Amino acid sequence: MTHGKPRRSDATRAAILAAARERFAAEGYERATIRAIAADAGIDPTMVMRYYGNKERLFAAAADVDLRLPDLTAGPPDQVGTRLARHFLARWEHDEPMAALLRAGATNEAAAQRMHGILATQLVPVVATVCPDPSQAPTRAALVASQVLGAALCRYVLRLSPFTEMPAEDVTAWLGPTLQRYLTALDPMV
Amino acid sequence: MTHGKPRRSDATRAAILAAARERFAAEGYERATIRAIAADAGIDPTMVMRYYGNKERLFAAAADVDLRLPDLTAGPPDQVGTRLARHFLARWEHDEPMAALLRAGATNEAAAQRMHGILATQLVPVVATVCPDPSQAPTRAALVASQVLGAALCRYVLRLSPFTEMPAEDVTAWLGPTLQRYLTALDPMV
DNA sequence: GTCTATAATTCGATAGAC
DNA sequence: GTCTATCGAATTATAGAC
Repeated sequence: MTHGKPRRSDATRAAILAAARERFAAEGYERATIRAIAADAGIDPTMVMRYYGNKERLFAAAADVDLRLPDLTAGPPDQVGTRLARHFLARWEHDEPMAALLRAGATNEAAAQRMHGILATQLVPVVATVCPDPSQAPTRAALVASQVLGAALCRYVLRLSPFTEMPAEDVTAWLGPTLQRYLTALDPMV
Repeated sequence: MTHGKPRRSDATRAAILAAARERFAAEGYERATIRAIAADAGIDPTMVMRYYGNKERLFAAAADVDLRLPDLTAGPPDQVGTRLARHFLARWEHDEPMAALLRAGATNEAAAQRMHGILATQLVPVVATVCPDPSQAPTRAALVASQVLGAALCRYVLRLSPFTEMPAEDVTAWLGPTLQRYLTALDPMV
């Protein structure tokens, strides 16, 4: 990517994208208006349309998430759950795209489909490297996603009282064994 | 409640409420319009305003959720997690208010506050009856909520592929031990 | 109680001057 | 590339006739 010579308007595009991420993360898809995003970026609303065509494509660009999952095979096999939990917590503590996707995915079908794609292309392959039977990777990845997304929902979106105040290390300590079970348990009942 | 003599318009109120639950559950707070709700209920949009004043109060009435949590102290103490998981699955398989609250809570602040209240008044007291130290009930309830809400999000809202197709019994089998740990484990690392 | 008509906003998107 | 002006549609909410 980053094709050819850098255009003079790349800075404006980046400013729009940054503002879009914040608005989508804070208000969801429908309530985040192009006018407000443009105001945050300090430009004219027309520019947003000129660069991204319409609101849907702007969201698609803003919600282009890279989970940056680590290589789980490098390290103690009995700690993959904790390492995965720590990674997600650290990744979200100061990163808006995922919150934007989560908040928007609740009401926007396109956002939900995008989440589906991210899990399939990024999480499932990594899960397949550590679970006993690779054919179970989709199911195990879905279980991992349910706990990880649920934690993100409570901590960053709903901001449920006890969950938001918990230190990140405590959350990691609680979620780690859960993910470990979802990833590697031979049987649900363990 | 059900104060005094039953009014003649109670049927209309109930029809509005049922339609509102479906729309809020399917489309979230912003996209669910009073016009569409009225059309579903087979009445005039003005009637919705007349009965509920405004959109916010209509949502408040539609999202008045009763978790109907069972008495966890009646039964084997080592199966409280599985029983709680089974209860939530069965409760949501054909009940819209919770999905409405979940979908709307992602973008509507009032809905998020309402969820906070439901957990504090309904889930925390039940958790307190089975966890080792009742003072930890809020934290343990939050952990339970994170997994339960995450599962509901994946299964009913985002409809993530492997999770939606899983039989309810399988989901219960996987979530049960997780909830058991959140409810009763003396230490996170178990 | 019920409905028509409409007020008052707000939004996404477009046309066109400079 | 940037901005002004505006269109057309949709929304919540209200006023008032019957």
